[in-house]
Amino acid sequence: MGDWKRTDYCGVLRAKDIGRSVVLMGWVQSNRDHGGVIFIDLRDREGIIQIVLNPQTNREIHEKASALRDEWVIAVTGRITSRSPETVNPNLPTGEIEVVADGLRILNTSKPLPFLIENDIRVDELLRLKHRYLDLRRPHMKDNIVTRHKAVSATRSYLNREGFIEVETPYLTRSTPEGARDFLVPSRLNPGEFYALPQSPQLLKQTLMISGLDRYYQIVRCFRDEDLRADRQPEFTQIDLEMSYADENDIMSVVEGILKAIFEEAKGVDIPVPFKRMKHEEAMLRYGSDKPDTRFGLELDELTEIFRDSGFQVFSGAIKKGGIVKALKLPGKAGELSRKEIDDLGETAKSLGAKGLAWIRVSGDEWQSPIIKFMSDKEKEDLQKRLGLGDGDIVFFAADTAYIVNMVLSHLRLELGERLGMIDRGRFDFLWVEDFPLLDFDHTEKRYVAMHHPFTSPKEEDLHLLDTEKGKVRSRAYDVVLNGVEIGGGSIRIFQKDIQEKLFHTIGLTAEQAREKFGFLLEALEFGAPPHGGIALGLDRIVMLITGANSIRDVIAFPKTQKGVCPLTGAPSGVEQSQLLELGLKLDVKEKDK
RNA sequence: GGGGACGUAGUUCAGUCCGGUUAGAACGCUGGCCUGUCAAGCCAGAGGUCGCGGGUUCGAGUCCCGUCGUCCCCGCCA
Repeated sequence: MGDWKRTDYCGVLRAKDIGRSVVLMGWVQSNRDHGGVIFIDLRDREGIIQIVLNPQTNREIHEKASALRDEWVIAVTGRITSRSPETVNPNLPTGEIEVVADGLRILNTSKPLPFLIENDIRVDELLRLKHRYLDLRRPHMKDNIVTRHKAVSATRSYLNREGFIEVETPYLTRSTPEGARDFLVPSRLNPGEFYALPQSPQLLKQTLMISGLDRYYQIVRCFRDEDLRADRQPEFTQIDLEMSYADENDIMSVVEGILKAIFEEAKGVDIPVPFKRMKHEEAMLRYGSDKPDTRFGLELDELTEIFRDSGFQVFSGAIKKGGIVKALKLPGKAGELSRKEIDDLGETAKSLGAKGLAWIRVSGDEWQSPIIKFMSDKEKEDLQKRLGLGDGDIVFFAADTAYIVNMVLSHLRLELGERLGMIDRGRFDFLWVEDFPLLDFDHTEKRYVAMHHPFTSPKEEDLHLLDTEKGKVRSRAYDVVLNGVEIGGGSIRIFQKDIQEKLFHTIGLTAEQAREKFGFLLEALEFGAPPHGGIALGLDRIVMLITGANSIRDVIAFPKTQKGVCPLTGAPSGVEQSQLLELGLKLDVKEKDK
């Protein structure tokens, strides 16, 4: 750079700057050499501006410029001038002006790139991740990272304003039972013992309430050693908060305030508050999902009672085994699905665990269906009454356990809503789902487990059911859902020691286990714990939805692949024998697992 | 652990169903020409371990088996 000092970002210069002398630094986005005049598009974080080099103006720098290649780093001095009307580029924010160069320095060169630095490239994601520094030069990716920054910044200002105190909690903490698999960190000073990276700061933020912080928040990394998905990374970021003396409404109103601030700051969109609320039971009934996408209709119909004693064994048999029958009707869409597409949907259903997918297509007055012959006239009549089938409708049926039926039909609903263009992409539909069951029966472990986590308070009016009908106890938990994506979940916590002990007992922890794993919490609850509650919001998912990204990988600077690998750094990797020795570790990895 | 899709020039793909001459295209790259382009244009050129290993065959990018990797989903994710 020598003695040159940058005066401006390329992308922010406008007609008001005409006449100014500037020093710009950035990457060569493109170099158009006409033999005479040369045009360079110079790019930095803020955008692109055109540099003009004329052989008559300055022979020496013109020659230097003709050697430039894409992504070389250069410094340019020159004067901002207006472009003549016919050469204005309306596609560039800086298109009314250009820089007539009078100085050029080459700061660095670049090899030819593995892919173009442009927005809509179609290139293998693995290649993008291997060269993430190049991928992040693409404006969309850079914008995603900036949007994330704005979301974090808006969150901090809002919560600071509301009297929340940001507190850091340890990343090296202890492994606890329940929940996800822990990432473990061996302790050199305590051979044979391990820290665990936190799945969330749950217990410590509750402890901070007992400390009297009253309102805590943290924008914090969390770690879960489970399989990855488009919206799940082994490390992810939560907006974590906890409030003393708060009930559900207090938490919800703070969350609505945060999200309103984030959307205003990061997206320039004013979202209406308060959000709609729906009970868990209703969400499952109408959408087959505890995180329904409410941007479109296509609600499910419950048909169990109609087919309880049906001669159609596929339906009545499933019901006799305790299952249910539900339907998904697509009004007037029969013509948009070919027989092959219908069969393919059946295959999709099977891959999700269904035994099949029944359907009825209405053409005029006629019902076309492979199952219609098994139905009695009464059943057809009831079905018509319930579904109101008309010409051009098509309806899909699933009969199985409630779990399978809801999973299959909710997947199908999203798939078809998407495919048939029923989803308004510009819409942000927020929803609170509340009154979750407290407990869920785990068939593998043959015991009840906490649906949210074991510190979630039961509803007071359901407390008496804890001994008798565990599955019916509702909790004071709530999830916030945006466009069918769970972006946060929280609860009012248990703050009385005896109830907490009872909960541990209910999920099969002995008093001894409870004391060993959670002793510090149980003890703290005995020293004047205030009532409290909180929530954690998934920052990655929120930013994914704001930016319209298809996966949270696109809003994380350095994400991991589905196998948990970072293609840029090569993590995870083997370590030196000496490192293992220091930690008292010996590997026992089967050749096949390597 | 299971289901599905994909893997061929630097990149994105075609070719694979139905085996057969020298594996093509576009973009990118290199060189040349070109004084108002902005996806610059025109001419010429270079560029391939068809993911990897094995098998079938006179012959494999194409068929079979295995394996590795990437993506989506189920399980898992309090």
